[in-house]
Amino acid sequence: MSNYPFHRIEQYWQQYWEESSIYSTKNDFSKPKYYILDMFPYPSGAGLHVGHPLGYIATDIIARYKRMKGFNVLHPMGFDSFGLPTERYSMTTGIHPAEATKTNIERFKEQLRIIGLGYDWDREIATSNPDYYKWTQWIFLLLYNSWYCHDTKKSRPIEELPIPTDIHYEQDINQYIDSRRLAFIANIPVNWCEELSTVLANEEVEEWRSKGYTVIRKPVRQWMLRITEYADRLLEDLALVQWPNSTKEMQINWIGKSEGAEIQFPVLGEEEYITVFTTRPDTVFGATYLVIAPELPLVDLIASPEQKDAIEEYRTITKEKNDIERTELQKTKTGVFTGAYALNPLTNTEIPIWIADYVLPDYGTGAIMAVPAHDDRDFEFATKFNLPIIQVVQPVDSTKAIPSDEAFTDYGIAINCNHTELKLNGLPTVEVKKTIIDYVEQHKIGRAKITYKLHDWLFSRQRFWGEPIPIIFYEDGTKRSLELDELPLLLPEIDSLESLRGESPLAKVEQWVNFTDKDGRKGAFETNIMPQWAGSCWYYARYLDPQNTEAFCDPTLEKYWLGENGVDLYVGGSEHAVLHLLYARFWHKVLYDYGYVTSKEPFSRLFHQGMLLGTDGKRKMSKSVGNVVNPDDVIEKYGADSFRLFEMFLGPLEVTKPWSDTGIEGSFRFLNRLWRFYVNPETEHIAENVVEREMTKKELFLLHSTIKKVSNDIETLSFNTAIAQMMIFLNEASTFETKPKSMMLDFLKVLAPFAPHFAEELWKIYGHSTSIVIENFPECNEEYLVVDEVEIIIQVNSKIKAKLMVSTSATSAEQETLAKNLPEIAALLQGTTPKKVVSVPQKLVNFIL
RNA sequence: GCCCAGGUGGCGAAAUCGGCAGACGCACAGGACUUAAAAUCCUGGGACCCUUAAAGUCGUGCGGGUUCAAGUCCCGCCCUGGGCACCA
Repeated sequence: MSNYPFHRIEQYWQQYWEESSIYSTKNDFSKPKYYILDMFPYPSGAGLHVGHPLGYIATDIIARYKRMKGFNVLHPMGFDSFGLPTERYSMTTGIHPAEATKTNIERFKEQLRIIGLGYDWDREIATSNPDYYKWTQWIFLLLYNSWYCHDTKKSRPIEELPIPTDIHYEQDINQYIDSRRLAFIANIPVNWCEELSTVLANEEVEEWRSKGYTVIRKPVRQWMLRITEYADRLLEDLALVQWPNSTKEMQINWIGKSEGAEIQFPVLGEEEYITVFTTRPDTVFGATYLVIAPELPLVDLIASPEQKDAIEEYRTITKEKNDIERTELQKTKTGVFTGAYALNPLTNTEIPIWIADYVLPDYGTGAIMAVPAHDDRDFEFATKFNLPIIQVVQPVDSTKAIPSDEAFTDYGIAINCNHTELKLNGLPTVEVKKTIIDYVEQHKIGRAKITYKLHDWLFSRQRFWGEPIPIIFYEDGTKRSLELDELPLLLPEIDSLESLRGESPLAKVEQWVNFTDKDGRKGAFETNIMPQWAGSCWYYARYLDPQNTEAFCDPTLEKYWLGENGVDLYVGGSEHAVLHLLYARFWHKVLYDYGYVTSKEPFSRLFHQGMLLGTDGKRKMSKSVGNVVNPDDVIEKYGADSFRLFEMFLGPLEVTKPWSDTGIEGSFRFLNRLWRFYVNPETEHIAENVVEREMTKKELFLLHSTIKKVSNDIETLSFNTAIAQMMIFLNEASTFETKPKSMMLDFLKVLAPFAPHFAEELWKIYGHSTSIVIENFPECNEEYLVVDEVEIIIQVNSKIKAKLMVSTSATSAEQETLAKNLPEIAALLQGTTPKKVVSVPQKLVNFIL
């Protein structure tokens, strides 16, 4: 028996859809909207493997379903087309990145096309397109020209920034303004490779080191974005979104809000103070030494002459460690004494000041008070260097011994906290904390303080293939941002990237960098570019209005398509759980502050599809492992509809699962069986046993329970069970002698979102001249699901002994009587009276003997 | 080390509220059709015991507990995957 002609069918309908523009989304405000979005891909040269379309097929099914349910559906696709891999490819091949990008996008689009995904390609965007990055630059300038107002808790135009009265000179004013902008310049250490004279990404460091190059941490002038101003809002507004809990938690941890206090420790013999941050101000009585990050300039001020050499040596070693090594090598603590002492302001005792790389310069104040008795790291350090350990907290349960070989880090009861004014001993940790914060605030030696792990976003890259930063620096040292009518600031036309190797490729294109302004002043453009995250931070808004040359997006369209909810469903990998999703939320909130967007959050519901493993079920599908399965080959062999069904049938969308080359046979068989169920394969006409008649009760039950199950499962993205139900439908309906046409048509609509080409073809064979895409999805009628009899189980001592059909109206007493009278049960109950009988209506009867 | 997710047949998996564990599919076995094979259709299947069947016993990572009843709830552990990692 031959297979159904999927090649012919799929080709025909893909062409039909394109020619009829059936997936083109209209701005029809009379309908409720549904905005469903995929994380757009980076168009790499490798093309797609079968793991990539997993999420796209899922959103395609939902988009088709929602459209059939009467929604105006927006389901667009585009490309995140700036990025390092293309730049590297261009360096080695000499092919211009724009050229390579164009080729890759075409290949991607073709691969997506043959899967039968109903994207509205009229709305396609690419982040490397000047019409697009004009607006990425515009949003950057919005940030640059904004400050964060703590009174109104939002960003405001920089012109509205109040200048402190004690600042008079223009230069100082400008400096002050720059210090408050949301986009600002700072010197930040990066992984610097001298031989390559370039900055390396963290993951590149290992690669070049192993080739014998040296990589050090070196401060470089960088653009930063002040995302930390939004830390609290980013944290609080997570309550507004329907996201996987794990993702929310990762963001919470990333933001890392911790409440504590800053306390000042005066340095003996100097006019200096060391300010430390601690989450446990209650343990200050146990602080027996201080530790400062070796990088801090403060170290030079306080170090005693005889310790200077040792300190310098230690600093050199620290500098050569990158972040990874600094953490990996921490099996044993290292550090050097500075020779200086500080005064513990509560105990009035002298304590030594050390430097150690376990204290990080960019977290808190870069200095800590070490409390070895109650902190694991301090304990380890104190043990190694023989520093005193003083217990100041004991467990609430005083019978528990205080271990001597480790720190007690839990909350408890204060001990050994002897102070002339404060009575602390015996108080619980929470109260001690409060008392000490009050005390240090009163004496102006400290304050309550909230610290975040989140730091400002390093926003510049010393590369070529990205958005230029639209800022001009004049020869006199002033600068200005470009005006909207000067955007986009285009990348220069270049022949070859090869010659631009090194720090900031753009700096080498002199005719581009040097610039004479309208007023004749000479200046130079910023030569750093934006990171790949920039373009993906706001692309969901551009799809609403991709051709707009006046604004990033029309406000009326924004109100309709984004509105209160933002994107209704966002589907993509969990590898973007923190960075992309946090950065995009940040930009959205800035746009919100200016009223450019209506919702506080960009993505109201988020779903992560799982990874696809190779057929061995162990390793991730990837080119380097060599276990890649190409969708083109699968589609060639089985057709796009079988491919779509199988991808969704593999298992729950969110879990990691292996691909199976044989499993797809099952989906293919299902469609072939359906084909023969609907048509006579010889004539390709409606099957002879399909008749015009009313559905029987049994048929109505089967059809409507299928409609219900599939609808519910699509809403929760449980496609595997939806497909299982459709298979059950076919298995049962195949046993019917004749099949009512109305049932056949309704089931076809249920199938259509999953296997659209297949459904279209049968819809046509069944006499329709319009597309099934625009039909209404069948509604489940609960009346047909009402049954009057149900099978219950009869147990004796909780073991199943019999089954029984009872009326759905049977009471527990009635079904108990019926059960007792069953011959096999009566036999077991003979001569005894059950101690207890559990009878749950429509479930079971259990006799306990 | 910390956080998150998960552990169910040979395999992918299913199982609203605690109520028949293993739906649906793959692979496998037997049968029908065929000269034969493929395709298709029908049948079977957790394990143990047993010639077979019935009956019985065991069975959702491991050990306890709650309950008439536990994959599902509680306590303790083991393992796998993902993420973060000296954050004071």
